[in-house]
Amino acid sequence: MKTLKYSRQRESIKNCLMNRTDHPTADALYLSIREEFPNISLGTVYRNLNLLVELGEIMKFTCGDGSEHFDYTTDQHYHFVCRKCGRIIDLPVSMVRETSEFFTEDMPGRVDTHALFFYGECEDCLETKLGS
Amino acid sequence: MKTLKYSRQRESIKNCLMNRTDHPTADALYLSIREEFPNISLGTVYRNLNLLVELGEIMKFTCGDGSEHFDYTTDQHYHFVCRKCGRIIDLPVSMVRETSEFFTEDMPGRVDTHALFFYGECEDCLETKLGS
DNA sequence: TATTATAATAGTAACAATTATCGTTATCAA
DNA sequence: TTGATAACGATAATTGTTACTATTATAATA
Repeated sequence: MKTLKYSRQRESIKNCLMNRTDHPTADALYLSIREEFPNISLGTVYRNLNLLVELGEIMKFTCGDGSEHFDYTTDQHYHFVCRKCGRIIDLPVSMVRETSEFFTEDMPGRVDTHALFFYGECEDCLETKLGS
Repeated sequence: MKTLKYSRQRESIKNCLMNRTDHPTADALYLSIREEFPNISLGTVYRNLNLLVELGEIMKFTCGDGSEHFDYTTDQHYHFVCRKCGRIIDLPVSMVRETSEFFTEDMPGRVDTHALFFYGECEDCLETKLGS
């Protein structure tokens, strides 16, 4: 078995993700962390992010923009994706509880999890349009 | 303006996708079509698939396995994804109607579409496990 | 039917996101 | 402290996808 060893880099990656409300890609996180560790490797960021996902400490998902996004919140929740600015906004966890029973319909198998994405235009983008 | 011109390859791609119940990737489709057009280019498959998406004749989506899947059915519907065999199964369109009103909650913007994926193990995989 | 404009092709190069490799460094238990 | 090995940084390799280019196919027109 392989025992986990501490690393400053992993600690930093975890903290960095925790302090962000957006849902950064590995590359976006890499740019942030380089301020603290100027010569951290992008591979290290990927390696640790995937390790943290395996450990269940963080989550990853794709919303169709061609890259994986990482989320510190592991409680199941849904996402609102703005097609204009690309922002990804967390939706309240309560929505999941309300819907989980709703989908206990006949499924072609055993359902373990589900993911729900709403796509549209966020309030900020809608306001900006009015102002112009 | 650019006017569309007929191409046997596009016709074949469209037909091939129509006759499949799975949700092939560009590469999977490429392998099928090569039986009819042995020297079709993978780029041609991608180009035409994206063109057909723009025309609204087909749809594309990603379910988190790192590649885009294409779907001939453009009516909105949900998908069941088997984490074991990778199969993607269409769920009845009726589910969308049932849920559409349900999700008219307060959202952080205007919602245009939504996508719902169920992840688990399909009936075939569950049965196989019993047999062994 | 021959001509002509241009959409679409095959083949290949380029690209972006991610993973693997490998020699070196850091962690931690004995 | 030493020794085993997890983790690192740097870089190469892989994968999925798009862009480029010379050639071919399509369809409108003369």
